[in-house]
Amino acid sequence: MVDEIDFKIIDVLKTNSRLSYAEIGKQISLSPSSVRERVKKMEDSGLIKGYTLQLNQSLIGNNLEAFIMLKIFSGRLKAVLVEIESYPEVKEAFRITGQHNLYIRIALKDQLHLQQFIDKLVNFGEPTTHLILSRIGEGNY
Amino acid sequence: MVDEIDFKIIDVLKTNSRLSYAEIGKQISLSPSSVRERVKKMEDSGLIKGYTLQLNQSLIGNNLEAFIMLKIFSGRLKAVLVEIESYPEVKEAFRITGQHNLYIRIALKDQLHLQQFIDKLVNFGEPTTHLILSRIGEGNY
DNA sequence: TATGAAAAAGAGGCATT
DNA sequence: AATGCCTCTTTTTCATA
Repeated sequence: MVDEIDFKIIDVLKTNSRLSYAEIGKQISLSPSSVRERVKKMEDSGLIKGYTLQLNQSLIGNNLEAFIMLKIFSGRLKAVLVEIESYPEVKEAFRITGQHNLYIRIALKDQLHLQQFIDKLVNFGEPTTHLILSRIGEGNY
Repeated sequence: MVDEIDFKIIDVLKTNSRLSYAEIGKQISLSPSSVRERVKKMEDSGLIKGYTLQLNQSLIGNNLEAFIMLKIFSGRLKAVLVEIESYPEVKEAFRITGQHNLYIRIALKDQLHLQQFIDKLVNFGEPTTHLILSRIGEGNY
């Protein structure tokens, strides 16, 4: 259903999802029409969920990145799930297995902002915080 | 340096980074030329680091998502940083503060694949694994 | 900065192989 | 599936407000 050509297209879109079909085709030696057809198919099948952008958070004043793992208090799961969706600081969140139930990655202005964020979370569970020192590689979405 | 109009453009690109300047302009009532000018400026300044795509991992046979926190053995940091970049399973990796030094998010075929992946990591440190049960929201990149 | 105009490039639809 | 062709839209550049 998905062949190597599709993966080549994905690899190109991974590096820059705004490229034209013509440009993608140039890089993998395929006509723009064919590239388009394959991309549309991957979109329709749901393989490609969407296209997004990567921001440099520090250039908009968010100098602190961190993730928090939350051991949620009994009965507070639904409440915290709703709450988390409304926080603009949250960049990514998962339910997870293990001692903690929730992983939340955040971008924050400074340590005070982090403190305030944690203060909000302690109503829902017991947080363990890890600061992000640096990113490694670019990822393989 | 970055005003509300820029953030409006970012918000639109966040939902779909492949939209044309014309379409973005329509959504925020700005001419295509102006949208383009602002986007280029944000690209040049480094605020917009790039454009990427989101894949449905389960549709390409990766039914298991997890993250591993690694407590790296003394003197093995550099080796593991290089190693990790070469693993196609790795979707995201950070150096972090706390008991563990490294956070690695991965997409895997199945439990056997996870086991094999952990077997590779134990050469470099002590791993703690958390399976991802589900994602919450879409994130605010 | 924002806009409008004009040329060049690309998208989208369709018929052919 | 892939390609070429056609029409329409979008991008890109540039002059102007």
